[in-house]
Amino acid sequence: MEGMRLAGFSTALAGGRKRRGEGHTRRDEILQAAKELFLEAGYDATTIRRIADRVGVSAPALYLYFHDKDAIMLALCDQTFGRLIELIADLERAAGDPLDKMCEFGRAYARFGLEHPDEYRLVFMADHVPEQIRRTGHRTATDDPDRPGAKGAVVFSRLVAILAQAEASGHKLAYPPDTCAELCWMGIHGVVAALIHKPDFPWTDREILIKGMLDIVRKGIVRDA
Amino acid sequence: MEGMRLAGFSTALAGGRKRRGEGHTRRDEILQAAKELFLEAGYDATTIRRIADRVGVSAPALYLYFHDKDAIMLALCDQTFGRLIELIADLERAAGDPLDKMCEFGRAYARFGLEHPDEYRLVFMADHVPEQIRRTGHRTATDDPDRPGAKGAVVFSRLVAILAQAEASGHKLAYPPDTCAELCWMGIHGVVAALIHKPDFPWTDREILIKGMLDIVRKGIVRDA
DNA sequence: ACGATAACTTATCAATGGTCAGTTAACAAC
DNA sequence: GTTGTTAACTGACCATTGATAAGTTATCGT
Repeated sequence: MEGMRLAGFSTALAGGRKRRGEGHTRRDEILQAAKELFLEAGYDATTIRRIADRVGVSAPALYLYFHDKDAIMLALCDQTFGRLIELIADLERAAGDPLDKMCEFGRAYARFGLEHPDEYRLVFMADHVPEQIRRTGHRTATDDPDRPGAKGAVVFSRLVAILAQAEASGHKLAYPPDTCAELCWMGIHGVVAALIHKPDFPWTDREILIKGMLDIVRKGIVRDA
Repeated sequence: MEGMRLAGFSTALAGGRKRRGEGHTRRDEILQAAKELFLEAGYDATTIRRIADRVGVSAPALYLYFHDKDAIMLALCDQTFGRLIELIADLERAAGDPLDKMCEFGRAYARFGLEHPDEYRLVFMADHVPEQIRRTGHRTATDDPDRPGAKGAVVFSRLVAILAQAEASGHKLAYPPDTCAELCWMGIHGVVAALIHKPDFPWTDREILIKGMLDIVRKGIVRDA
């Protein structure tokens, strides 16, 4: 009936019903719309209906492509953190002292987190943690780096690798590489989390805090002579 | 005395309408019920209706005593963090090297956070931050330490005081006391937040991480000779 | 032309936080 | 006692949320 589209009007922002086999493009549109809303208005304001409206489709249509709302947000975060992983991969390939690399890692990580506070929040600070993330230990997640929600785990595993490298290259560490990586990550995460959680507090300059934390960690994890 | 009415039933839980001027006891009952539910089932499962049910009162009745759900949770957190403040106050009065006190502080803080993960989450990690907390800078909050949501701020201000004491007592710090306090807090917060956020991850032993972080911070914030 | 089915919609669900217009009961004043 | 005031409380209701059920439409291979 409405197949004629009323004299050429498109029935939706993105051109109406998809052709057979083109469903994945709708999926991408949903992710795009969700991302926009998410960045514009945050998690709470990004409702199923608002996403659907922006895509130009009914709300239940989203459930054809995602199991639930968390799955959408998870896919979004994976997209974002995929970029961080690329960033870090470059960094890892570079030559240089592993402890220097650790600091580079921390700097890149912190800046990335602060540039994507909403996604960072969802993955590393969220109150309402999607089931898939909550149960996913970092280590086990590396089994399948493409599983939704596992990207954060991959990031951490790279840090462990760098610390292992540090020990292998002759640095005397005060703790096992795993523990060093955990302490390093926790430190820099503390900085990022605090800055994101209380953006209006008169913190010391961000760069100073990041550098300060990394200096502290670096000094702290090497064993004294 | 006041409770002795009719057949001597206590006016406490499910005991019917409060007498005039006794509304505050209902308020306490609401907080108690909310706390139980909160610890049993977490934030999301603690709905207005469930709290009301447990108290034995209708849902709108809660709004006689609290402006909204956040206000209930905020009052709960304040209760909990009030105990932490007492703990720290004791510690602060004790004699000893300020940097030792800083470590004591960190240990007490971390243990407390891990013992009250739900409240900690709500105050320091929550995705959905009550307006009152979000706008409350730590420093300004000390103006009125009894304002709802300000207890977390008081805790931090104690740490700043300890670091100031450290500098005053002759320690050469690598950064201003404020910055040192921020780094110390961020470090220990990173540990607590990580352990709470991903409880199933095979982290290094908690005590080792806490001690490790504090050692790192201590070593890191003093200026090298 | 026909049948299978991917793509999509309308109607609806139960639960949520929150508001409103009352109702009931405690108490003081007469 | 009777009455007026008002603190304490309730039932009905609202908009919004994530999610489901069941039906409809359009595309495509045959």
